[in-house]
Amino acid sequence: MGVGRHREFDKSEALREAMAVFWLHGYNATSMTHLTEAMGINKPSLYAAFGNKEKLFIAAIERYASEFASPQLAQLTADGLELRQRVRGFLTSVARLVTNPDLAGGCFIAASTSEMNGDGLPPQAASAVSEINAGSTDTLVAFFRDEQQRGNLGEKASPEALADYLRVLQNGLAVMARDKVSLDRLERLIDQAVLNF
Amino acid sequence: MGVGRHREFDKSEALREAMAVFWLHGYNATSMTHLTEAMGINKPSLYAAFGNKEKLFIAAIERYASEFASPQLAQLTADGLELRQRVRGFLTSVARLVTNPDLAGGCFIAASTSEMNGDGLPPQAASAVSEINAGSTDTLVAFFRDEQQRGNLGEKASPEALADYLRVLQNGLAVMARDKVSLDRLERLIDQAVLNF
DNA sequence: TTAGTTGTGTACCGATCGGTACATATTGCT
DNA sequence: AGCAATATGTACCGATCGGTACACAACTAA
Repeated sequence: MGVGRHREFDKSEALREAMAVFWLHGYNATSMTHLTEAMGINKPSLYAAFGNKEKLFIAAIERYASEFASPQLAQLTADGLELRQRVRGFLTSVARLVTNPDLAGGCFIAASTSEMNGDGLPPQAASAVSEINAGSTDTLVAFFRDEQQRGNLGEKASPEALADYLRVLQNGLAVMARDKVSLDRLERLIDQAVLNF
Repeated sequence: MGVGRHREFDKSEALREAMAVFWLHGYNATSMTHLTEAMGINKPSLYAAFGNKEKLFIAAIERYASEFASPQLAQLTADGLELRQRVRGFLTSVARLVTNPDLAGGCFIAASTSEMNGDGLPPQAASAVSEINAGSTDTLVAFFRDEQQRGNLGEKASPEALADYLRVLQNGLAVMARDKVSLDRLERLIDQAVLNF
């Protein structure tokens, strides 16, 4: 504990609430009043703890990435499954996430990427989103390279193209979820998408 | 020509400019000042001609659908090509649209669908977006049913699942374009996606 | 020529935006 | 006890939001 009065709210829980609001409404449609009400704190406390709207957004989306997005990748390396089944597991867990009625709906990162045009996002926020996207793609490229080396993928297959293929499906699923397409339909679509593997 | 002073601007060209602004920035990040400046008119003229922000948005996205989205479907019925090549042509023309540097970037409909969460879009605007999406899916379902009847598709194939599969790719391509993924990469990804047909 | 109708431009409305000044309350350190 | 440091709550800042009142200009019909 440092010197001075102690913070009366839990910074991590407040950030979780902010993440949910940004996830649901996006950057521009989220007001500081929305945020302070959801977080249960006043504006000066918010600014003291998180800087400003843009910095709070960046903290929120990075938290989302580590808490919701990254864990999906674990499905790709599940033991004792064929590559196709592991890819299906990955995409299915994405579909479950974006349609989960207990969460905000869709994918926070995909929605922010859609908002990232013109001056839709302030510069540092846009950079943060781009870096997260690039990191996801890099991880998938490395995964497919590894699978290829293990002989689970033809010599002629392109890890880069396969990574982009999974990314396009991931982003597309997020958009479909915003249009209230059911999990069942997403799963049938995934069955189609996975025939390539 | 009716009674009274004549309109000094071209309503159709003004709508085209409004479409470009909404396409680039989305609904919430677009202000009436943005719009009036791009359209070259004053606010009372805008409100007299288009009603309000929401109605202008609806007119803009319906114009987009008829001018940019619907024509893509023509690729699916091109003469003398195998089904796979026609699907590739459809997806490639989507990729060209969403990466066209002379246009706003991404897909207006996909971006609006992403924004369509919580109160991200006012109710009538959200309904308009949903109807456009449903219409696109219906058209694709009808197309695949027809192809199946012609024997270009296995008996066990599901037109509904295939339609959703194309829709997820279409939406995903739009999001990737907002992240500045190059047309070349999108085309390689499409080569992967099209192996199912 | 005149009356009625419609578009244009200015100037403004209340509400909300992101962000902050300031007084007060609570803490650790001396 | 008293000082320095940090947090909280209220009340406010200028700017911008979507939308409109009003005076005036331009047009058709009679």
